Amino acid sequence: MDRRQAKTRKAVFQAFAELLEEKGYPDITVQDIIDRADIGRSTFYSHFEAKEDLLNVLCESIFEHAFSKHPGKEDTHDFSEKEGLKAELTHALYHLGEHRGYVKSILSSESGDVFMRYFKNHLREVFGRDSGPVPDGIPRDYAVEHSVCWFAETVRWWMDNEEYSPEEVTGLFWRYKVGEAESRRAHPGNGMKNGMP
Amino acid sequence: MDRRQAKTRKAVFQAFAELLEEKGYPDITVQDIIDRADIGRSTFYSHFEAKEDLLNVLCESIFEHAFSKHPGKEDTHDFSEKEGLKAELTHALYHLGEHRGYVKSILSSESGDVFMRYFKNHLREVFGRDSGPVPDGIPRDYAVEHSVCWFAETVRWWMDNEEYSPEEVTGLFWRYKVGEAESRRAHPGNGMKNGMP
DNA sequence: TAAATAATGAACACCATGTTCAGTAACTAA
DNA sequence: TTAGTTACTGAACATGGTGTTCATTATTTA
Repeated sequence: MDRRQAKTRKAVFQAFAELLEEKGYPDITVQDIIDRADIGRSTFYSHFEAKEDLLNVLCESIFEHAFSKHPGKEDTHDFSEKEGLKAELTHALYHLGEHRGYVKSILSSESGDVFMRYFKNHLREVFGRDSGPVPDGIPRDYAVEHSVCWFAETVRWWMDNEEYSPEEVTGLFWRYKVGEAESRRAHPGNGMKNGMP
Repeated sequence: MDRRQAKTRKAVFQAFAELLEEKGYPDITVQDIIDRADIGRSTFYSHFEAKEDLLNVLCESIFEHAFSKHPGKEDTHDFSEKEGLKAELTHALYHLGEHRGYVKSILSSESGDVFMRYFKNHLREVFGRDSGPVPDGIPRDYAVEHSVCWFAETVRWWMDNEEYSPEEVTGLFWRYKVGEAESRRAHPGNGMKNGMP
């Protein structure tokens, strides 16, 4: 990629992230972005179709990283499949936590919808692979949707509760995961890796 | 209230509902609304601050009705508290089902955020009153948030799955309600009033 | 019937959007 | 080093929705 293009893109994302920490997404104008990034108006439009496009690209890149296959992830088979799933979720939380500054802002307006949509799409892939227990007679995809939505909502909650670590949040979520509530009775002690405070 | 005002408001809401069935909320302009409602531009702005205001008022009125105290609701004490709660939820679903046409549309864009916020606010009041079982050591308000979010998401799902009745949806939701999963084991048969297909 | 209240609609200023284009700067490959 | 390509610039412009103003007309109320 041309060095000039990369420079421009980087400047735009940097400006966008900064602006998100200062005001809500709907209040940010294209003018704000190009002023902050110090680029020409036409340059912005040669890179992005519009402000919404920029948001989409940002969200996609966040989750691409958060759910990236990192070395050794697939090899977590000294643990059970369940532990591998929990590790994957915790890994994602670490990434999201790094961007708390502007993620909080994105979540607190219309743009939250966009963010959550991307988030849930990735989570559906993750939980779709999970072959853990599902209560008697309940469709698996309905159970998956429950895990997806509730994990996403848990993260939304976490963004305003910085005192919890990623491990703690995954542990708390896990206790609400459908199927786990019942199996926990049969195998006590399996529910959480780290106790909640 | 002045008959003229009432007439204008009604025309605006009617036009808004119709337009929502035709296109997404972001694509609807104030011009669309006043053309359809056949009122003057300044008239619209004397009733509503902006398009967003109209959406807020519409959402509030929907849930005011859906969660209204209707006669005999408080007297459901021939059933348990649990049955009263389920009846309240089912009642709300009947109301929401009546407006499926435009509710579906509201939910499928930015405006869904607004709708869900109002919905969850009302649900927090409802589930906050619920004193049912909560798993060992989990904060009650966290459990409440789970019921709130998952019921709201279930409705979102229901909007695209017309084949289920309100009773069936409440029953399905109930099986995922935290606390219920465990108590169901102790008291089998209490989980659902109507079996799912 | 008079006073108060509401609706009208054209006209207006405003502002963000997205496009165009001629000119300049930076890369690339021969 | 040079020629050719690609990217950035920034001013200018057309567009379109927004929200306000105000003199006029219609309706309600007392």
